[in-house]
Amino acid sequence: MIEIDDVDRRVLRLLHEDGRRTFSDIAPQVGLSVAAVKRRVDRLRETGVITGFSVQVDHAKLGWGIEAFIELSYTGTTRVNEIVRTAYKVPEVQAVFTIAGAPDALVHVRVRDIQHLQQVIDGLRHAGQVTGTKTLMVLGSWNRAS
Amino acid sequence: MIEIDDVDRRVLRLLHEDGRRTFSDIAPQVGLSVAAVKRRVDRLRETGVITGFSVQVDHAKLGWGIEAFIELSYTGTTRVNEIVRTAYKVPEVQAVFTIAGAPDALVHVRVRDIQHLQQVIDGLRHAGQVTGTKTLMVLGSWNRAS
DNA sequence: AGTGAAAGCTCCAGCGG
DNA sequence: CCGCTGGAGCTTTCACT
Repeated sequence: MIEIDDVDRRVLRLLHEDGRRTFSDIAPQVGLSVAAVKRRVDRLRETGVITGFSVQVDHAKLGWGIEAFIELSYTGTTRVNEIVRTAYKVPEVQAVFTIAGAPDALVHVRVRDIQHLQQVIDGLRHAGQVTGTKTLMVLGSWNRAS
Repeated sequence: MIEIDDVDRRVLRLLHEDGRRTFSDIAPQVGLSVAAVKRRVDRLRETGVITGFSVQVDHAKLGWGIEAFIELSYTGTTRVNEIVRTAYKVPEVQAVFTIAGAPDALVHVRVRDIQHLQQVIDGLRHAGQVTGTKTLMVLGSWNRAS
């Protein structure tokens, strides 16, 4: 576990709000020089605390309006690796979470419409040793990231 | 729904890989000038396709090693607004998804340890008109964003 | 750890096609 | 819609505390 101080936390919070904030914007807000802020961000990247920067996209605006979580159950002999590999190769799958207990995995998918969702579910069922699925259709979402 | 072209898609993909890429880095890769790339990104922000930029943090490295999804069921009269409001004020909650059918909501939480998870679950149960919870402990996760 | 300054790069607004 | 251009602003590195 990596220890960070309050200044690091403030830098992370500012970059969380806007990942493109400039060092010269951050510096006065944390009471350091521009160079010091850059060194801290560089160090946070080196130690793996910061894994990257990304753009946040509103997929609904692009016509991918349906979001769902699918719980997947597999046969007892299926390996975790196999679960992730098969689920992940379905392109509509945004994220895969392996779970302790039942179900065995939870996958987050984004699709254009209900028919498309049906196809994705079918795809998942046939991809691996899936014994059952349960789909949770998302009506609305709230994320601290945005 | 907003229509975007292939160049926009390439710009979005590049920014998805690295949200701090400079326009001058992107420009040659999409065959446009720096100014043209900037105008496209500005437009994508104005139209709401790009909702923001953010840093990606490895919370496990900071000691928040446990991730879980908690399914929440509420009394029949509970409003969606109320569900989101009560769940969201628990600070360990990263995201809230309201769901069609059962359960009523799925919340994504991040905690330091099992004891902390227990506290968060208790907090959620007492926050609103919760009639039941089911916790899915995350063993591993794979996300297309990173 | 921190600062400050210089060189080079990036951004951005205006203009014209 | 695009590209070009110049001034402003940002990043990066270096020497030094």
